[in-house]
Amino acid sequence: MKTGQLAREAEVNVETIRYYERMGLLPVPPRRESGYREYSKDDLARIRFIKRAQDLGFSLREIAELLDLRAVPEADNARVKKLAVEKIADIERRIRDLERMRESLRHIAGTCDGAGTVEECPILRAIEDAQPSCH
Amino acid sequence: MKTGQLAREAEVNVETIRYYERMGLLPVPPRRESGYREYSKDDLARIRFIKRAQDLGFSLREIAELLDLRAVPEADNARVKKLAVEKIADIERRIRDLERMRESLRHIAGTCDGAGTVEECPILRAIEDAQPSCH
DNA sequence: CTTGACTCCGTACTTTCCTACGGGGTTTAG
DNA sequence: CTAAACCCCGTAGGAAAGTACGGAGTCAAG
Repeated sequence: MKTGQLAREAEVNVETIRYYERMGLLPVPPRRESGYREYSKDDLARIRFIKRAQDLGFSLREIAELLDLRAVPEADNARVKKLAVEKIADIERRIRDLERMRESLRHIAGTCDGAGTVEECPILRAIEDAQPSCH
Repeated sequence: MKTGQLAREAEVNVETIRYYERMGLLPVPPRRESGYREYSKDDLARIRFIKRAQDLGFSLREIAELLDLRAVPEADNARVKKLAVEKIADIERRIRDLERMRESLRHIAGTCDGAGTVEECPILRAIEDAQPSCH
């Protein structure tokens, strides 16, 4: 199939396919005489793999490693497991950071009833006076 | 004080100060005869405000609005409250997204003991077969 | 007075993940 | 046969928040 059909089936932009090729995420496809790229079902599956891995929080760089591992059938899958476990830890770190933010913000916003002028706004005062985050 | 000292006290890069000036987050400072920028304590407080607001999850664009509001003492602080409440909602959305990722990933990673080759890796199989996220 | 540290400026680069543009050739439906 | 739709390519833009560079001028200490 040609680029356009692959793009439609994978629900990505045509440019994205070219981009993935440049990034080494998609193999360089054979060309017709016209110069048009000729793709297979495997390429479709590969793009879907990429998209799902992205949904799971993997970056393209990490996905490249997953794809590379997948390409070597006798490779050890402990590496894949490790990547997954590290990604979970990474996500949990980000959740904790966001929760910390949310708590600070809740605390700050809770002191403001939304009445009056900014001159005496408790939210702005709180941001002005807050300690620099020890992060 | 000059740029370098301001940068040290605010614990930011000198380039960051120039960048904030370009972005309109810092007022254009007066210059000495030499052309050097001359900053005041207010500028230091302003950078600290920016940094703390960033720690709370606000983007520079949003911080610009907070600073603009702050500049008009008779402005209504309901707007500030609204920004804070929206930011909390935004953070909670991001937390939920991450939690969804984490659960999927935990589920997937839980089916893999890290033994064997990638040919039969349950994690890779799961990514290959997953439904595209309905998001 | 010299030397090293600082400051100036505009521009370019970084990271991540694409998206868009424009001028050309190709394919396909009618 | 022609018009629409498709594909090619390289390059540029974009969002976010900076960081880096390099040549030139300035300031402060010894």
